[in-house]
Amino acid sequence: MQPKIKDVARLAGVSVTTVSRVLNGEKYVKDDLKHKVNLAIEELGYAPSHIARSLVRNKTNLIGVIVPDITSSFYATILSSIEEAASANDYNLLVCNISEDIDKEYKYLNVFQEMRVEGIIIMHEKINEEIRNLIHKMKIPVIFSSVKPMDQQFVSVIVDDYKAAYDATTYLIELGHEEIGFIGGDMRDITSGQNRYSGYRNALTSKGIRIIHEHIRFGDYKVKSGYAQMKELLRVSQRPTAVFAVSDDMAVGAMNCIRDHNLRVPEDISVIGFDGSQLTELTRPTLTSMEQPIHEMGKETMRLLLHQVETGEEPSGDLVLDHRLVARESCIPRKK
Amino acid sequence: MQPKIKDVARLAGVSVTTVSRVLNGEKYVKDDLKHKVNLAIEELGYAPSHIARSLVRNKTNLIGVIVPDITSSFYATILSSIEEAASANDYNLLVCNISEDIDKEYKYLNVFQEMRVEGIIIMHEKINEEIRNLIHKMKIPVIFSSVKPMDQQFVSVIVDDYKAAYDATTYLIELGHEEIGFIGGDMRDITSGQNRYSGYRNALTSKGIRIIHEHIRFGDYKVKSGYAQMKELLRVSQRPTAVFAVSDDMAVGAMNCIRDHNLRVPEDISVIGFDGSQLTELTRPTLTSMEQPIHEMGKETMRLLLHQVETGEEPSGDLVLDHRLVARESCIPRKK
DNA sequence: GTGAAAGCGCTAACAC
DNA sequence: GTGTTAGCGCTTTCAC
Repeated sequence: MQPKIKDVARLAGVSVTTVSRVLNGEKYVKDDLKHKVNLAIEELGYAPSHIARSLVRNKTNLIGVIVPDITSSFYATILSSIEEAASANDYNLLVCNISEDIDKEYKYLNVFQEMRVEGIIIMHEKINEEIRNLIHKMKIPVIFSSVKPMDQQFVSVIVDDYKAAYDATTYLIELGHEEIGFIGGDMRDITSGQNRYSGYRNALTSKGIRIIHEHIRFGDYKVKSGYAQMKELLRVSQRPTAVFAVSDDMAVGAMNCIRDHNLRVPEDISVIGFDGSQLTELTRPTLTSMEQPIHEMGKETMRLLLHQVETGEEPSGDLVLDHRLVARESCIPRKK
Repeated sequence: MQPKIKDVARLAGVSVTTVSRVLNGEKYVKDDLKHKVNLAIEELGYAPSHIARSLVRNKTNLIGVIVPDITSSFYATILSSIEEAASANDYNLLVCNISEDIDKEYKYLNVFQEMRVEGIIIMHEKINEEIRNLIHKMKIPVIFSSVKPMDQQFVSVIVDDYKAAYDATTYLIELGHEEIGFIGGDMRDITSGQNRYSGYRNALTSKGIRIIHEHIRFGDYKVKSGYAQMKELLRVSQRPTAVFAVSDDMAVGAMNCIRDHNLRVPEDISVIGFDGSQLTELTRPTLTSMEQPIHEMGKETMRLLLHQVETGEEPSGDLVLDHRLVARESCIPRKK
């Protein structure tokens, strides 16, 4: 059993109030008493109970985070910068990795409420009716990071996914490509699904390029589905000379598929990804990608959330960060 | 402000005791009262305070986890299986990503103690004197996952790193290689530093192969250092025909370096990694690796920890899991 | 079956 | 400057 404040008080020969005062760095405690108390704390190895403190202060310093897949480099990186910002502000993170399991998310949101977390960060946008209602009912500040769900009331920290996809596609067009394959995300996702798809389409049509239905495929953002969808694209009679995948993971899958079919990236097919994750530098050729400011995204998410937690003011709207195309080796001009 | 048990009691027209009984699924509550209570709970959106419960039950259902680098695929994967096991047993995870910052670890261990976490999982072995003393003083069950620190009192879930490295090296020898480069870890680390190094050396000497000093390099397990160390190995007059890197990340760095110097893997140099992380399947050529049972490792760590938490029995010793060589494309027999 | 009240470990009035 | 005490939201004897 851990020592309590009472034990410290007894050993130091003072009241619990005095101990509490020392603990909380208040003045109005004589130096010699303060010294005695610290000695007692040291001797007992006492650490004040955060539980008891939370109860009386009505403050837990806990933030709940829901990650769709922690083994993905993109989410892991956001999470690490969220953790960094939390720690710097003396908040602690309760982490839930839902791995596509909606029930688990529901369960965890309940846990968050029971734990009285002061804020919640969610990194996916597959929010169903039930979850949406629960979130609203909980009345705990929530910020979405890297995604924007349907509900307009939710605040997000994102890039302009439409524009970013538009720019990525335009880059390929400017390299001379016209048959541009697209490996999209889940069309139930607004940001990563729909918006990126629209960006791709509009970039093509605005340059007067005809959209080829067979060049459009959809995956689940993971390496394997990038591979599988690329396989389909290679089957099309009019093979694309470039491919835009809406996640770096899928882009890597696509590159591997191309290579496994004895074609070369970028000589035969250029590939551009999306996210700017660590993977971009690991592959050979290195992967050209539409970079999201991942680190900043995590940091800003936490900043917005903590501001709301501590002031009660809701953010006035989404925070849209700048995307940036980072050209590497996987895209070259179309061969004449 | 969240509703309290008192509010529920008032609305349902019963005592708080009755509400508590319904909450905890006790019998001895008439059905109609139970119904009334549930209605009130629903109406108020009441969720019992985990804080208050923890205080009275003296049980937090919290596990603290210290990860050296959450953006590494290896740790992220262990973490995700730890999270899975925790969630299945109704425990929640407080996650700390220390990223080489020992002060942060010290701070977090204190937080864990204040939070009254019931158990701690640590995934690195750079435990200094101060941290070691703190851990012992805290009297909270601790299990090390994937590493074994100096202190014999600590319990670990690991593979036999010496044997695994021995086997990896032997595999290369059996493929006909004799000039085998080694990219090791931090020699202050027992398991991933020293043991793997010894395994490498002893495999060579037991086959009567002379150890070439210039073929031995040490990195920090990350991709970049694999790249940097490989660069040095390529400078050596007697260039190795195969390389064993003690992490998949470093192996990938080495492969990239080899390729960037216009040599081929595996035709010019074979590469074997260590960990069996997701990266092994992403690279081209795919990476032969000494696989640790990552998922099982996380699961077993949690099992051991929860057993200790719930019974008070300390594990009788380390749990050593089986390693397994997974041959992929990055290693071939030495050219004659 | 149900309720009153003590107490979990701490903080913060309030008194001295 | 220091101590006494009520109370944070819940569970759990112990009465009824």
